[in-house]
Amino acid sequence: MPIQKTTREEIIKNSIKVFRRKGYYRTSMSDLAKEAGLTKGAFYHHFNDKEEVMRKSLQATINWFEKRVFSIAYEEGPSNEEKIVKMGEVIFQAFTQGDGGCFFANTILETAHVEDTFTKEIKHYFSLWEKALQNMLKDKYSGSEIEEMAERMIADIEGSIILMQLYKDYKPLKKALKRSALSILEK
Amino acid sequence: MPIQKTTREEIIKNSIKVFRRKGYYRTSMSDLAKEAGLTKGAFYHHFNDKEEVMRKSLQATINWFEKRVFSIAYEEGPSNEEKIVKMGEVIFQAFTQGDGGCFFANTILETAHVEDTFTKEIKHYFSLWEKALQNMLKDKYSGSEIEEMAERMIADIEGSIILMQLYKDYKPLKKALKRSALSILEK
DNA sequence: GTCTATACACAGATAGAC
DNA sequence: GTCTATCTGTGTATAGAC
Repeated sequence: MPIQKTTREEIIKNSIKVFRRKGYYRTSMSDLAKEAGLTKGAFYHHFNDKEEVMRKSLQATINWFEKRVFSIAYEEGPSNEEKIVKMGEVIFQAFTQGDGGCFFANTILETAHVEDTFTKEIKHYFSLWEKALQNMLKDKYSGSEIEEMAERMIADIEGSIILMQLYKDYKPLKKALKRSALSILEK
Repeated sequence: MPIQKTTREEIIKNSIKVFRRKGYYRTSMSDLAKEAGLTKGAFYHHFNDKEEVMRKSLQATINWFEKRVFSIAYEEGPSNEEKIVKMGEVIFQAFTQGDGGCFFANTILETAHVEDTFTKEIKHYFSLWEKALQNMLKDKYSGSEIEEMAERMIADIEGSIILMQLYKDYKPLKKALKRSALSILEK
């Protein structure tokens, strides 16, 4: 079997960069091919269509978040306070690197009212995030409180990411993460 | 002078509907023409290009928010508590009617990393909103507090609008507006 | 597995008749 | 002011040589 010069994983990694920055509809197959160092013809050898590239890109990003971010909530050893601060730091890195904001928020706003193509993946992402936050809140708060708090944290952070991109300034996100951490630390 | 069958204002009103639902790049000039009941050729008689239609659409929406929403903050008579509740109700109507979420958030996420074409208008919108909120907070809170609170309210509401569109459910927005109202009512 | 060439649809925008 | 017709570019996707 001959050597595979360009792997699907490499292509996806590059595609995520482009999709995050330009969005789904604005990104062309030529853009993705160029970023992968391939021609369009070669690119189509690896994927059937644009939708497939996007879906794999979303799934790969979800996997990354599970491994690198949400897993923090389930670590044994650190206290919940330490874990929520640590997760905040990693989230800050994730949403500021490569300057495209939140891949999932961008995608749902772009596609929700045109087609439901990626809704399932995006819902999955947010439910994982929610559960991770709830897990760190469950010792200090009651059942009805933790749901409201987790949803508020996510909304606050996602809204701040919008403001961050509008003003090209990380401060709004920094402040939102601080608010999230404080709301558990101060009790 | 002959009668103008289709006014620019009518066209803009219809264009806003389409842009909110489909986004800027996904909306074609044919879409806009059809919604206005015109052919593409006739449509171009009224506007030079797509960018101009979008800019006028954003500006018209800002004017609408100034008159119908943000003005509530400066009414004389009602208390700040009453005003923030009233503004919340109007905001709920504004962001749920026509089912496209927040026109400005959608647009900045779509365009911010491709071109800065509409940044000025969108910044203007958010600064008007911020000032309106700050005006209702200034009697109860100190200078440094009101800035943080207003930003948090906006972030929380905008993030909730994302969740609202993801789950096709108004509850997240309803809850965010309740949180905003409570944060001033409870002091 | 990668390339060039190409098919076909639709985008933004313009010209000119009525 | 609106129409039809058209120009030009680019989009997604495929065919077939190497």
